[in-house]
Amino acid sequence: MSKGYDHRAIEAKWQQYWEQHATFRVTDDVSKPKFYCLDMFPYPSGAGLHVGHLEGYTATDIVSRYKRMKGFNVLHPMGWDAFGLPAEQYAVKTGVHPAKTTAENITTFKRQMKRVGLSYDWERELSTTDPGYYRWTQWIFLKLFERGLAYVAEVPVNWCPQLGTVLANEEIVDGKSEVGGFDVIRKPMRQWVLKITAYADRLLEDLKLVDWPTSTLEMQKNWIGRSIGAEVDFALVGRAGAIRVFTTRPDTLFGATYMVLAPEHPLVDGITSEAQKAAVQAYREGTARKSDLQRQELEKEKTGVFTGGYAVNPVNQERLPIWIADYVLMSYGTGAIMAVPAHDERDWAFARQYQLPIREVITGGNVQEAAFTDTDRGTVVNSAASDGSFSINGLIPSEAIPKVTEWLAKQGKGTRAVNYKLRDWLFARQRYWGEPFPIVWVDGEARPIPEQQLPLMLPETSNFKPSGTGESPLANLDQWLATVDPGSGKPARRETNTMPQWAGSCWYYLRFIDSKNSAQLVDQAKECYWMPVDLYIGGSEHAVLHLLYSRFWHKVLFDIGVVSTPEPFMKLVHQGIVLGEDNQKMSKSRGNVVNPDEMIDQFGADAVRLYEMFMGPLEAMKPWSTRGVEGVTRFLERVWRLIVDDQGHLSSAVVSAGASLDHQRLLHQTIKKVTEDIEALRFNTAISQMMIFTNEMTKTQQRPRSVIEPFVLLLAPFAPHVAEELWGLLGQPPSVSQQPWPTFDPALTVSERVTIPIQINGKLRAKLDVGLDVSREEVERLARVEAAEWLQGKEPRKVIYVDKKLLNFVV
RNA sequence: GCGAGAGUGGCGGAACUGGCAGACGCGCGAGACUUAGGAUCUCGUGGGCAACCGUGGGGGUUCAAGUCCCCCCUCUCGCACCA
Repeated sequence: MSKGYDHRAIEAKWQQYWEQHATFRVTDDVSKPKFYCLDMFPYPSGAGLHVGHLEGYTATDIVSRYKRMKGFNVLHPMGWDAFGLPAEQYAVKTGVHPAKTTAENITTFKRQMKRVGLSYDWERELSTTDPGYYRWTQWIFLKLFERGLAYVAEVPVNWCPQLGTVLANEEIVDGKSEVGGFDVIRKPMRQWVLKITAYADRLLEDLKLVDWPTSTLEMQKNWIGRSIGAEVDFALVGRAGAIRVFTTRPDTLFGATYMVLAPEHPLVDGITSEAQKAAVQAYREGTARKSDLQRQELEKEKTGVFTGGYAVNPVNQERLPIWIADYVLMSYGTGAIMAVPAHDERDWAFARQYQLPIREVITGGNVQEAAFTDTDRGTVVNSAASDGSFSINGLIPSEAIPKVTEWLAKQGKGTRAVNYKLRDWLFARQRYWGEPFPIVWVDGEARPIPEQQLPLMLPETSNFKPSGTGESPLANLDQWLATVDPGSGKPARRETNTMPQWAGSCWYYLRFIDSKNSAQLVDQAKECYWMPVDLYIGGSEHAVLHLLYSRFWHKVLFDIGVVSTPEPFMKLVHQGIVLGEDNQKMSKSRGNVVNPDEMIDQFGADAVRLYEMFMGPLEAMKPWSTRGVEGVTRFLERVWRLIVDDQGHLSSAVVSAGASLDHQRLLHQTIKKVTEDIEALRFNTAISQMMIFTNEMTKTQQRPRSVIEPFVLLLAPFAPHVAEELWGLLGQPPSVSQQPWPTFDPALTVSERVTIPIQINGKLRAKLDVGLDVSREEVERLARVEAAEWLQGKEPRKVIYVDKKLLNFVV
């Protein structure tokens, strides 16, 4: 047997050609419209590229190649998010420097990407670990510091004893470290924090500007978690001061029957009565000992202790007992709540547990059975001051809320308030393999290193073990640590923390625009031309982390005039996860991991690319099928035989004669379908149309060039190597990648005959094959004949005719 | 629990604004060419002997529902005491 074509030879040949001719190098040619097509750059892990990476990369590659053929100037770059924990952990284990591991892994990734035929402009390649790159990461940090957006705070952090480092909330999954699955406890520490909360509103509002998946938009909205309500002061009984609470339901203020402080709340000591002191103390200690995981495990069973103190409800002067309970979090709102058990599920459960009163103030439910929390129905009751000076009775909640808030403001007892779930971003890591902070410490104060002295190089060492005290391995390097304050000349000590991995990935899309600029982060004119990113494809695991942090930095850069767009990424798509053949997540332990190198060896890069796209919708999770790869391989071989004979020459079936109308229609329908499908990223259906075309043309021995050549152009973005080879065999000069994209004639995309289904009462009974110019009367006449058996001579009650689509008799 | 998305042949999946359900591919079956084929080509392939029945289940709107409305079930992802 013979394979249709030798993918090894052809792919190697054309990859070499593209490299030698710099086919995909891009310049800042402002005469052309631009298209910035970006992949989420990978962390170069030791495992190499997997088939999941390839799905996203192939998609952007197809779009890039298509857009080039459409006449766009396409920026399609690739780089490496190369700082990070795995290389460092490997170094701790083996002593191999992370820089070495990283460089080797990058070599593997790059080799694999080239094998796939991805059309990157490799001259713009960058790595976040390159001092010429992280110089600007440090520069951005200085700008954040200057603007008060980077500060040091004593904050309870997630400390992982096994990793010897602090973790961000996002690096913790189910109370364990995302890397390694180790226990995580809370511990107060001095930390660098970025004030992302200052941008909470803009980060929320500007989501309206982008074309992103709804799930990702929702996740970001929830993460930011804006809620509007009121802050209300409850005066303490028997001493000065007040408890300030945040509530989204000021309409239920008359229903408050007790108050709760977070166990860590600073007022707890002051209000606790002598009699309750021991109980309160015990409870607080118990809470402090619990890790986050334990707090989660103990779920739903509400616990708490009465403090012995009381506060006064400002609307009705009622004395409310003050409790502490760990269901109130110090980290949200004011760390204190007014409890309205009738209209809040948690308060209801707590009140039941401790026999506290439940008072209905909104009708509509049975508050003895369950909390009634609806806000879109019900009427306010039992809500008037005893002296009659103020009442919201009879209102609906949406009217009562502003009325109460207004009244509180007038009394000086409260104010409208907005709260966010979003916390400031814990930005420091106690690790070696990251960007050093451009900061020195003098007399306990942080001083920035002048911009001109950047980059602050990561010092060499062979000891990558964390110090274990909470400081990074950099704390062991005495020579590097001791320095002088560039301002005053006083002795100074360097900051020993490094930045988290997110830092480098926050702004890399800007550097691709001008990757070698040593004077600026990015040239302004170039930035204006290329930004924003038009299409960004990557995994949904970054839906809130990378994609929120990037947007934050981008907005800061916007404010200081470095970038010209409010948002970095206009259209975002997440490729779905590729499962193993057994429909399970790919994993080494399951032994179902598909290695792209093996697939390419066996079937070729074009077949693998094509299969990745043919599997199903880009965003969907779907299983790998090596049989499926064989299927698309057969398709490619059919395409090959369409054009090439057994001797490897242009087939005699390819003729110069004009194409029949049917063949022209087939071609134009295919151009239309493939074009529209690429634009909408529906690659699977684009490929199926090319299969239809191929199946049809295989049947004929007269394959006109005027039909075959445009088809090869359509195939080129998907299977570029074989398309280049076929283009050459057709006698055309290279490169197929630089040909204009075929256009279609709308008149030729419709066929001249159409099949009209005939229905009786909506059931298909017959079909009519008619010309396009057929009249309704004619269709109806023919249909009556066709469907006579079903009509039984009776006159239909009604006849529905949809022009050239369908005819339905209602009898 | 809350938020988002999704349930279609043996399998992956098609079906634009309601208008022939199952395109295309895999698998399977039959045939052709063959010493042979796990190559290639052709044909067939939702279920049922049939009338008919079929897009997770149950209602509804409509001449017509995979598509729209209501109720329910299952799965995936995210959040998880956020006041």
